[in-house]
Amino acid sequence: MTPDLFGETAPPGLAYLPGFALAEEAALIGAALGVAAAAPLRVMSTPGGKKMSVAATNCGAAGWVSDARGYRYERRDPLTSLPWPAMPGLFLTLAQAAAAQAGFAGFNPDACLINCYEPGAKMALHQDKDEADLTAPIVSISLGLPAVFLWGGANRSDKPARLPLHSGDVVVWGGATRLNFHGIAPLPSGHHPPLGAARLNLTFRRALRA
DNA sequence: CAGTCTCA
DNA sequence: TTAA
Repeated sequence: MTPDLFGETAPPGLAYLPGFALAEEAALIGAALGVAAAAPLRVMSTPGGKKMSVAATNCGAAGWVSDARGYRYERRDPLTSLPWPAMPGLFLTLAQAAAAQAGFAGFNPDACLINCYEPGAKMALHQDKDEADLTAPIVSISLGLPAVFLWGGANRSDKPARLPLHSGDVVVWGGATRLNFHGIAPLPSGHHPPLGAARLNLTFRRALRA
């Protein structure tokens, strides 16, 4: 456990970078909304047929998709059959800088999943394991309303730590904890000036073989 | 294939 | 909140 400047404690195996992206908050939100203008936010279904509580879209060479056929990465948006929008340069720059700061130099993400949470939306504990390259880390940037990040272990039964995430915070994990279970507790209601009553999460991954 | 969900 |  390493204490940080804001008094929060990063759980083992997780790099916690509070405020790392705060200076670029407005530009990141603008870029994310630009992606959503071309590849609309949509509610995906799990393979079991249940709707997720977040709305999602993607940018980059590959995008994460879930439907009755399963979880996978697709090079094109199933909604428009167009390639996903290009990853904004600012996204790539920040994701690489955060990864480097966390000890993962050379991170070259090709996928950015954008999840939009409205109050009540959540993400149950899960593993990110649909990527072809599990040697690359996961970089997650929070924007808008604060949320509680659930940081579990290698087994679903491991009790997760709870870490508050605010707009501009970045978390990074990889290596030995690359497949750790994680999630987001139900989003409390609130209002964030640039974004309104919502939280956006940008998750960067190397989805295709490096 | 699926627990990125829902309910006990 | 935790287990299943």
